[in-house]
Amino acid sequence: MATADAHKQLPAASEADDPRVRILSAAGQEFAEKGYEAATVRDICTAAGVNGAAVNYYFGDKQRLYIESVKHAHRERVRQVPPPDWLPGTPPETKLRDFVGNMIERMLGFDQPPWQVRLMLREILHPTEACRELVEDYIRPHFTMLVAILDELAAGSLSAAELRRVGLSVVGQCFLYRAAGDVVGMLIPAAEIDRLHTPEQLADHVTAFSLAALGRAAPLTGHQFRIPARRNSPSGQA
Amino acid sequence: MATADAHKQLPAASEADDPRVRILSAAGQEFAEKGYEAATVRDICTAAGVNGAAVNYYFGDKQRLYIESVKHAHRERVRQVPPPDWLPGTPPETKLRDFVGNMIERMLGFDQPPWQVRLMLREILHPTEACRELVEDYIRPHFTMLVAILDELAAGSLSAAELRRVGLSVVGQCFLYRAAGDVVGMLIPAAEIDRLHTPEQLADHVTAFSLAALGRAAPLTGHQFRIPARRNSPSGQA
DNA sequence: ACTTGATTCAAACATGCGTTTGAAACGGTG
DNA sequence: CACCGTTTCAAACGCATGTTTGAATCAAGT
Repeated sequence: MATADAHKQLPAASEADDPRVRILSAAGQEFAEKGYEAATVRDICTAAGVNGAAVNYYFGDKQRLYIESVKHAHRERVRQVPPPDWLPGTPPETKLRDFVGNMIERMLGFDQPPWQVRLMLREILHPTEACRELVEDYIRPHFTMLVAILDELAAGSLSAAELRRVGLSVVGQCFLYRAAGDVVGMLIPAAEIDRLHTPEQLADHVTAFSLAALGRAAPLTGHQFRIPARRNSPSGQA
Repeated sequence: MATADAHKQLPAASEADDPRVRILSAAGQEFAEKGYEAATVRDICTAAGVNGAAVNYYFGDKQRLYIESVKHAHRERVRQVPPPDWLPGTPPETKLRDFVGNMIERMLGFDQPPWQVRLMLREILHPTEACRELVEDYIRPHFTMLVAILDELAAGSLSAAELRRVGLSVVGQCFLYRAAGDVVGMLIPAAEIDRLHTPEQLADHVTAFSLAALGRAAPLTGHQFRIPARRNSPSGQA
């Protein structure tokens, strides 16, 4: 039996009530919220409004359903939030601000359902088979774009390795809010979160912090760093 | 039956071969590696060398065992890696470098078994009942210490809220390597990881980046930022 | 030696899981 | 309508899990 492989390539009927995508969507939400083991095929099927045997009919088993649902969420996400694009001549400072804003909006954006990002986050933290594909198709292009912006900002004064390291510093600042958002919420007073931790405020802060570190904006303190005297004054030797 | 509650407070026999702590240790490793659902009571018990009924005898059920194992790992970690302590008069730049180094060492340190941190990481990413306690006892003290150092560095020019935000920027840079280490390993060439992503190199980078952003060290590029002209000439006049 | 309570053990239990099955319903095509 | 491949369905299977049980073993106390 099992005449189940005919669908794989079909563009799908009306694309909306296709049981395949209904299952994929429901599976993504369940996996994102509960994790792979805790999410049950039964719950996914009832949420999708299909019979319990449908997932085996369409996907073979739970594991393949999981992988497909990760890819599905990832495709949807790319479609929903395209990376920014700039006119030639745009100053790199603007590009960095846009890029960071776009990344934070994609990570924390409240307007779109968060389960897709949560699902991808699970892959990032505890990689499975679907992870490498996710990195190559989704993460690496963004990261290369960021490194290019930083290269513009550094004007050739940083090596490729250093640029990547700086890139990770930028990403890390944003990533913390997504991955450890609950803990951040415990550390920071609630009123302060509402006021200062909106996507825009966060993007401004991360951009300002990073630009200052690169010497392309004023330091956050306002006080400029003074190059210490060569082994003379008591203030600076590390 | 169930005379199981007498132990809770006892300082435990020889502290080493006490079945309670053997179970706690084995449970911590299993939970850290496989997650709550995927880890089985049977595996934990065989790993601990006790009978399968022991966990119910000592802890009641799986969930309470999990909570206790998180607390246990957290206590052990605090005992193993004490936060740094400085003589009065230590410059805040040194303090920041020590703090960051300590944090990275605690997160990535290869000398000590990593499963305790992995377990705490799971709590941070997907908080359960044990999380609040973890934050209050373990994370908040460290964060307050960091904010105090940053306050010294800023010399009063940043508000408490801004200091916290900067603190999150510092933590985020380190956190990325722990939480998304596998993805970082896919983005960065392996040779570069060996050379530049050691705990020391990372601590140096994060410290330099953050100090520069605060104006307490030279920008990474070497080029100092020039305060832009007030809507006048295209190249700055201070 | 006997008792008592705490601990260990092998075996079983109940449940929920992923998966399979075989038949029923559907939708075109001759 | 009869045919046939595709899809849906209710029910069941086999299995691994968390948990319970009741007897066996141990360690003192008297």
